[in-house]
Amino acid sequence: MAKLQKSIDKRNALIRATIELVNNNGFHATPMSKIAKIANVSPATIYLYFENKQDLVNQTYLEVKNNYTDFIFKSDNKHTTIKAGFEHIWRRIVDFNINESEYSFFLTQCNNTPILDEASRMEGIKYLQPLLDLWEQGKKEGIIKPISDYILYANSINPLSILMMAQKKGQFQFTKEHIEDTFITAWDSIKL
Amino acid sequence: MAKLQKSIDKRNALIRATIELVNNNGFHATPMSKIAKIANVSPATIYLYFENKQDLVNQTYLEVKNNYTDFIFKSDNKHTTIKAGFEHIWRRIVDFNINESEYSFFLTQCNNTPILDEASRMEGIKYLQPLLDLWEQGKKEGIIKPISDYILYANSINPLSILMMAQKKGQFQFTKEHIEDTFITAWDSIKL
DNA sequence: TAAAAAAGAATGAACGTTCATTTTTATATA
DNA sequence: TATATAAAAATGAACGTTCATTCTTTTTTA
Repeated sequence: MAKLQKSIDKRNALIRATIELVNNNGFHATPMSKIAKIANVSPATIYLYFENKQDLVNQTYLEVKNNYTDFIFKSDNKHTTIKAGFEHIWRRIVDFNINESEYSFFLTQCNNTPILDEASRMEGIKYLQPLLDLWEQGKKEGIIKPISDYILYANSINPLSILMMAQKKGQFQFTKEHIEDTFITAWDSIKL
Repeated sequence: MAKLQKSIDKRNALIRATIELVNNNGFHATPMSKIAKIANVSPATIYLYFENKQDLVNQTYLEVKNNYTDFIFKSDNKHTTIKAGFEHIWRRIVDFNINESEYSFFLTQCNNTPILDEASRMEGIKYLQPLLDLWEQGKKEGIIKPISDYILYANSINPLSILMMAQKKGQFQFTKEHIEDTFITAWDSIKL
């Protein structure tokens, strides 16, 4: 008997196609037929890999989100100071935004529109736990402002998404110098 | 002969319905039939007021954006210091976000998704000209960091949208105290 | 050679928009 | 003031298209 052995390549192609099309047109303006065409697959084949369109976008989101957290946190992160620890994570996020911009746009879109199942959207900013732990310690040491993590996040991390968005629209160019300016700004905002 | 005198009330009802539905479901998941129903109007009637669905959302955007800039800038703004001037505008933006949250969600969604004609989306952050002028002066006086306006905006103004979003999702509660914390954070990020 | 994988065509629902018709309105006339 | 009427405003139904999903058949694989 032949074993069920669906090609991982095809699944990846479908996920890549989904990201590309949703980034450029949005979820609801992206037909399954187009995703199939870009992935070089018949529309019917999508349903061998995913339950339906919602499942496809949910799984795409989870995969991209995992790539994101892996990239940001799975690197050597033994910091000597709170500031150095923050800077390390912050620069990893910058790298991800720049080198994997397709992924980061997709995440931004998922976070800013009602395209996801609430179940698929992890709650709040908990997925940034290592960063939250660092802030916790920084607050104890009197180095980080003793305020809500959401405010710290909104002021030091989220601006990167906005600037990437402005760059995509051609309004802003994220140069080396701008990155340095943005880091100083981010750190000034959260440090005591 | 009867004069063309279409009811402004109906147009307003359609715009209000559009905002409500697009906020909760997104542009492409909002059918004209539903907009019509909520506005207590026949689907066909929409086409007496707007060319098509795209025109409806474009005009809604322009109207909301005008409300926004009027609200923020059309109040007495004779400041004695750069900081006071910034704080005044910043708090007007907070007020708008809180008191007109339907409007501000709609703007956020328009800015973060490809639902608008590029022609309708005013370029960049130019609509914030009075704020940009204030920053310009602040840079000259050595009070504001001499860096890109986009970075200043992303770090001091945009965080408000994120925090409103988190509040809408029920993750975060924007209390009086949080507003004060956020202002300090915003000012620390842009001041020299 | 038999099951799995893939495909293209078919299906039914939903949508944006238009059409044919009715209702409302404003004015002109008696 | 009451009535007539013609244009404007509004409507519900209909149209043509698009889409997600399923069905039936063919191709691939082990």
